[in-house]
Amino acid sequence: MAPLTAGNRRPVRLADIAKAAGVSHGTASNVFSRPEIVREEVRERVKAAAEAMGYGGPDPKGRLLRAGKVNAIGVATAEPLSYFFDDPFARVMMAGISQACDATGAGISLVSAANSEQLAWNIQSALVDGFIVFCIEGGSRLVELARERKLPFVALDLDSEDGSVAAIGVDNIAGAGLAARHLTDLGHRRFAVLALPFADGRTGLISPEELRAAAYAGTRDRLTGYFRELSRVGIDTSTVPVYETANDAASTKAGLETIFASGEPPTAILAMSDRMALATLEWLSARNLSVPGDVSVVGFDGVPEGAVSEPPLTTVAQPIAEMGRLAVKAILESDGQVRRQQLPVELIVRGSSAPPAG
Amino acid sequence: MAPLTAGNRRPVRLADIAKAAGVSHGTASNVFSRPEIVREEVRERVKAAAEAMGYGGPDPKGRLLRAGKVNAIGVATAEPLSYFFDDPFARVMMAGISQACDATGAGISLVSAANSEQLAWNIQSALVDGFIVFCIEGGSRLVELARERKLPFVALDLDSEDGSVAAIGVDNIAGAGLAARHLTDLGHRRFAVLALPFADGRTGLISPEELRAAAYAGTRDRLTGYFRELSRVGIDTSTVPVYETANDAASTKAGLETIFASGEPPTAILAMSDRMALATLEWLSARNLSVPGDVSVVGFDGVPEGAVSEPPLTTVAQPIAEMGRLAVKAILESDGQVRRQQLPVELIVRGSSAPPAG
DNA sequence: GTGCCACTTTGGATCGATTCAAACATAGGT
DNA sequence: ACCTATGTTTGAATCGATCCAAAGTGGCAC
Repeated sequence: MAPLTAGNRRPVRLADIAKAAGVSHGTASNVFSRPEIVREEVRERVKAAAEAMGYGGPDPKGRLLRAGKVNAIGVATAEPLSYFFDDPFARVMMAGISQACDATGAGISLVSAANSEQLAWNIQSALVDGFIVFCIEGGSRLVELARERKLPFVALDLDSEDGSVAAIGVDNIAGAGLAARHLTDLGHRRFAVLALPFADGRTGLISPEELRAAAYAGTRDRLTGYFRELSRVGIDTSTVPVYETANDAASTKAGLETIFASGEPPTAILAMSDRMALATLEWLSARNLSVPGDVSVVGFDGVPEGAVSEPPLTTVAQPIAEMGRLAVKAILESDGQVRRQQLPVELIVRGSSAPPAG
Repeated sequence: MAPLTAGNRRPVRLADIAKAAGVSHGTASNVFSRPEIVREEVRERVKAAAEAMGYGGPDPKGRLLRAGKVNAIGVATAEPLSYFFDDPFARVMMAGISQACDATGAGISLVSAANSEQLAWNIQSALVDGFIVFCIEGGSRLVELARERKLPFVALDLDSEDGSVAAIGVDNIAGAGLAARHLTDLGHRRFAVLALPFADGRTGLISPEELRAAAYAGTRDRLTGYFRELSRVGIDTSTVPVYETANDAASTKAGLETIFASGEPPTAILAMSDRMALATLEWLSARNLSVPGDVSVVGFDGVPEGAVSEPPLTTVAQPIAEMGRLAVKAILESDGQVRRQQLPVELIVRGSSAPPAG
């Protein structure tokens, strides 16, 4: 007498409705997916049965299997989920992605995880039609995981030169060159560089040989861009301190302590991200060093916060939202081709850069 | 001779691997889901076959149907998707949701849509274990849609008194009371109220009868809270202008134009959201009215932006992130019970409020 | 040689829908 | 009465996996 008690909560299936209404499951299905081809009387009868039995409409789980398409794209990172809502760069990127998804009616699934084992599982079991992979730290593993799903995917801001993965990025060498050139044109000759990670999990001053061994092509390219311009005006780049941070305020400030502790301080700081540049403004202000009076600072990224900082930040702007939009397009219109797109960057001169005092 | 050509891209299924490796599909399945129970030699053979045939692991679409659980929760709103990344309130809420999801390993699916037909479809077909519904504009329709899915769901900040839906909110009457009491205690007697929508799609000054007919309980409750405190000090609340906005900068500024155009301007403005309050600070500053010198402003919500505005905003803070965390908990631990939780609010006094000049 | 147990493997049933060719009905034309 | 055209309904096949009861395989003790 068990299965008839009130507590029996077996969910109602389409087949149950069909039986109750005395029609085949094929017809019942049509009532929901193509009501116009079902005779009105029957349609009403089926709908009534559904209503009476508390049927919530065809379960997408079932439909999905048949249809194949999820109609959602996954956005993956190795950071915690809150990264998507906290980080300025990510937010602008997500806004671009959102816009493209809205336009096509696709949903967004955020895929991420606290630990890396969970992450692997989450990527393997994500119900999506494709992945957009945010390559910050640990990008290569993420890319590997995404590739194994054999779904269309595109890497954003990929720090690798692996030509076999689709990627959307910017011309880092040219962008960094713009920043450095701007400062040398202003007359600066004493520089320091705040670098993004060259490889996973280390920070500190970097030596030339470590530099050449850099795992992350993006970081290396930006440095190359900087150094190329500095060399043009005769600066010995081996004397320019390059401090590798974890792209957060704490390690940036540690880097600044190091840089300003020794010898003649720089008159200009090249930061490979706006995040570091903004942390630098804070640190300098706390040390009563004026920007751009004592020190000029140039960032990289072009996040909205840079426009309202004190002073506003001179930076190399990436077309972040556009990159997001293109990524969605690449996934949805994927034809199996691997494409690598490189977008232009733009130097935005604001208040954080000026000729050196001396 | 069609199906044998090279272009034939029928995806590889687990069954294909099984056949290729000469084992049953049951065993092939075990190789991926419980490798430890399969003899090593067989396991390797199957894995090799998978590798050779380009099999990307068991398709979650298939697994899903059997398992029933998606391991993702849907967050729905009637706004465009970018709302999640732009709006300060939403972002803090999403940060709370993210945190709770990270802790349990659940994913987040953003459900939304440009037009309302698409929205209905998206909710009906979202692959999620439950919904968190953001009730801003059009909340009731959203709730209805979510309810029809017969999945656990909880409404956040619900503007309705429908006791049959689970909801997490704050004590709007008490919170608004705190704001008004703060200002009356400072000595203010001339007020204006910037209200959230009372019903869908209208803005403008509101009359007492419209007020009573308000569809949105949250808005009504906040106004009730304001008026109760104003009455306590003998203010005739029917003389207090109440301007209904769409909770954006444009309609807020329109409201301020109206309010300041007629008769004696208020010395204090009660805004039902920080968004309106911040827009008000901007508008007043553009009009060369000083805050809190000429006008005091008190917001509602407690978004981070309020702490760094000029001047910093006095406001009634909701435990936004905590609400998000609780919502996730409510979904994941759903036992079919409908629970309504009301969280406490807190008055945060900052620089935008002071005694009136006169 | 037989019995028992542990370890593997098998194959059918199941999850919840959609699809489509074929069967069926009804009405109109000749 | 027969045929055709049109409009509905049926039911088997399919989507891609997991689960599980039952069967198979060895090894070891008696």
